[in-house]
Amino acid sequence: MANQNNFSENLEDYLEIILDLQRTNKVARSKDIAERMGIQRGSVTSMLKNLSTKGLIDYEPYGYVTLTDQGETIAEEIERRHGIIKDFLSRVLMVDDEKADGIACRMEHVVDRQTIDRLVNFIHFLDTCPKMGKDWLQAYVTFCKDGKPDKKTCDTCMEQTLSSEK
Amino acid sequence: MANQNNFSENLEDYLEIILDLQRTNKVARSKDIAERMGIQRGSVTSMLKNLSTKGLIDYEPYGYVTLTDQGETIAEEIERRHGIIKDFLSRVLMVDDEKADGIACRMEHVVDRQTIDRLVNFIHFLDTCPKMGKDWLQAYVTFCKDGKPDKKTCDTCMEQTLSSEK
DNA sequence: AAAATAAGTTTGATATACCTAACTATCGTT
DNA sequence: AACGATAGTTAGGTATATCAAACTTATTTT
Repeated sequence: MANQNNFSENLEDYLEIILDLQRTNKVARSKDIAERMGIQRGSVTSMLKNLSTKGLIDYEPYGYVTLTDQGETIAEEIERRHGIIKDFLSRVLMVDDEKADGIACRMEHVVDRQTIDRLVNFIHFLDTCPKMGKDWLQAYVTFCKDGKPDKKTCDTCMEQTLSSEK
Repeated sequence: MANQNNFSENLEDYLEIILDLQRTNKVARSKDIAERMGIQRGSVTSMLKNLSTKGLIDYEPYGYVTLTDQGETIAEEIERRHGIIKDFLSRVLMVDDEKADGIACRMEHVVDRQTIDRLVNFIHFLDTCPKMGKDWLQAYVTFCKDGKPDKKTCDTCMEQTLSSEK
């Protein structure tokens, strides 16, 4: 409904990058977009025309590039998804930062609004609900040494926890 | 290391579908692959040649299709990722089954072995660690009525939990 | 302001993954 | 064994997203 998107992952990536460049440099330049996308300058030009035709950016040949309102809305949505997924991957699953960023960069195109909102709630729940214990993360770290369940530590922990519960 | 994959998401989808057809029908037929992929029969033929060239399937024109060992290994890995992601989406984030399946179908190509293993550990932790409380899922359901945090219920729950903790 | 450099564009080509429609092989009936 | 239906293939075409290299415009530097 809100974001009846239907644009390719690729277009979404462009929008996300343009949003970021616009923020840091006021305006997005073709050369920087090419660099961020890891492609040639020539390829950017055609994509800018494409984005412009779709009403997602304002673009004149040899001019600067800025997002239209519609483009900005989409870019911000994608950016939001990116941040949330990256947070989950790095803070909850403890995937290292660079990898988390790379995976988030691809997952952000795959999840919809509802799913991402549920992920937000879930993370919020983990962070705040006292039933989980404030130290759920620590408990999980104990549970998963180096990413693999550390059976010995875990068994001891379970015993302690269970016996202290009466 | 193990799965230095480098095949496109598309190829991975074909392999996954062929694996499933092979299981249910002993052998995969072009027509069924087309149906599952939602594409025309003609498109399947070229892809079968492609997969065959890459050594992922055994294929003779007009013959049946079976996965090679390498193809099977990849297909099984993808299938595993699919199941795990779907489980997380539907059971933890409570995304409805059909949607969870669709998202998993795309996410499965995006995560690597390490990340999926960590997700497995995390889900396992949620399911088994007594520190979380056996009813963490119930707590979460209370927390998120209809996917949105139900502040009132949640506050009550927090009070109770906190006061019963001493 | 002219020359040099940098940025942006154009053109023609490639790869992937599709399509449609015509054609061919195979299978199941009778 | 012949016929019709079903399955599979081929050929030519489309869309997307990329490339390299030649070219044009804009910006610096002197």
